[in-house]
Amino acid sequence: MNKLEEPTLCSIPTRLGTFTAGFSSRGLCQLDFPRRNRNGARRHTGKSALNDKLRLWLAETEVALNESLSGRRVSRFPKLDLSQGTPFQREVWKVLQRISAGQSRSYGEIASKIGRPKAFRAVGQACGANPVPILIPCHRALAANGKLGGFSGGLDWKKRLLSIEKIDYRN
DNA sequence: TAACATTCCGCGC
DNA sequence: GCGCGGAATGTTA
Repeated sequence: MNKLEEPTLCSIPTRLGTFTAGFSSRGLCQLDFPRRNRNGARRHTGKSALNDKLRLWLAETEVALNESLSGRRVSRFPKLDLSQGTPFQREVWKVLQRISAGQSRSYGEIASKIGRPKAFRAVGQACGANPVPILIPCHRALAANGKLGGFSGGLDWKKRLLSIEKIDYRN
């Protein structure tokens, strides 16, 4: 895999806690859920220290994240940098982005949509590798029987995101 | 090569 | 119907 460009990390406060967004020179490349444990040797950059490009992306990310966390359709996405993903993963993420708020798909349906109906298991892996959760709505991917499947940010977050959008699932 | 955020089928309750 | 166990399966590091 390629050498990583160190992202610029920014805090984004929301009604569900403070998220951390990471920006490369190409766009938003990372979004982290609020952590109980403080910084952890991370550097956080204030708005004033950012160049125009990053300031715009940060503002767009803030708006998009808050829209999504309120169950609304995202009106405008920031530029995303998904260059770290494999071609397969990017295909999966593209399909995920087409699932609108309040809807869900099974891992198998997503696999079929990219022309690899038997790769349903790899789709799960790709969802777990999604660097920009919520904006790329990996929480809208459920198991075929209506159960939750997994979530890299923790199943509690998945349940919370699903209930915000009134998406049904089975325990 | 060994994980996996799966799915499907067959069984027993 | 539900919960198991087991097999098949594609992608990744």
